[in-house]
Amino acid sequence: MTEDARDEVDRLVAAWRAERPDLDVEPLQVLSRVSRLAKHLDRARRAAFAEHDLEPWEFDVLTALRRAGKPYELSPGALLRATLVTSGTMTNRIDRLAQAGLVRRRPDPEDRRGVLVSLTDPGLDRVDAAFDDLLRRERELLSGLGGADQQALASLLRTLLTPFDSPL
Amino acid sequence: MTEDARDEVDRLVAAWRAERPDLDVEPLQVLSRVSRLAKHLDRARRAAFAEHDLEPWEFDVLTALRRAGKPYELSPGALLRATLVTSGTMTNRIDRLAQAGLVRRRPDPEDRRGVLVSLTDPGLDRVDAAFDDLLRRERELLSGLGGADQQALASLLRTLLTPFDSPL
DNA sequence: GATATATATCTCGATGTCAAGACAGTACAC
DNA sequence: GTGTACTGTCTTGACATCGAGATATATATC
Repeated sequence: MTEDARDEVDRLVAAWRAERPDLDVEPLQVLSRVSRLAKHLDRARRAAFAEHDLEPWEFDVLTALRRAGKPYELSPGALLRATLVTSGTMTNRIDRLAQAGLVRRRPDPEDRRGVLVSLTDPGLDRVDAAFDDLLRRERELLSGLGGADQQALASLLRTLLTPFDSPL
Repeated sequence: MTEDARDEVDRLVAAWRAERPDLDVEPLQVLSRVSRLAKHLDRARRAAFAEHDLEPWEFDVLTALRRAGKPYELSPGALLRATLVTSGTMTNRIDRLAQAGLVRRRPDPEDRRGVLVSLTDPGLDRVDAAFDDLLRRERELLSGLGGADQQALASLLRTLLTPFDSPL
């Protein structure tokens, strides 16, 4: 009976054990924490980007272009695969980013169905500054763990993620 | 140089190192994986609930009531704290759940501003069945890790979450 | 006991997302 | 080269969420 309740999930699990003693709720110890942490992380991201007048969705698209390297150009299809959103969403995002002057659209010279989206100079500056800020905050978030623990955590999470990433 | 790229995040980190060698992007090893895993988990949840004709948001509210124990009744305020949504969202959710016959609303006899929301019998049955299914799928998701690894992972995640849960 | 502040819930408008489908262009087989 | 299936992008309509504000009630202060 290790029911110290050191975080919300400990309380959650204790409540389930009291109400449904027939069930094995151990999986929640990991997965509920993953969900909750992701929610808190979203808020931290939002706060970091707000300093640079960027929405999280804007940052997601701009970083995908930034990581691509010069000339910072990808197709909408590549962008939606990188960001895991649907095509309708991506069209909408590119429209608004173009209107904000952060990206540019041009026809793909090799495929007349296609379009290429590239970062403008202001887009590049904004995304670099926001990424700096994000990393600073993420480091803060992780400050409770030593380097070895962080590596252990990363490794365990990778094991869970691998089945999703490889068999595609 | 451990750049094996065993999952998407390894590739992501490698791309950043190539483009921004000046930055320490280690935090992404943990936090990008948390975000991505949460996204996959959302899909698994959606699939589990669909079998029982429930949306994820419906499940969230119903389980909060279920965990409260008999008489499975909470105020909208307690529900929104349990589910981390805003009050406008919770009003909307309760409206729809009540219309579906899964919960009931009644005035709080002790506070005339207040309302109490309780599970109906069909609501109780549905949430119990869906929770069973969810746990089955979560166990599957975690099957790549042994019991000791799961505990280690849970413990590391708890360390990261504690600052969010306690000082509120 | 009057006033100010806080709490509980709901209303409403704006927004970002998804899913399905439309449309143009490409690739491959025969 | 013609037909068929596939790919890439955009359009549209429905929907859940948020955030700000409205209303009613409760609590604290003086």
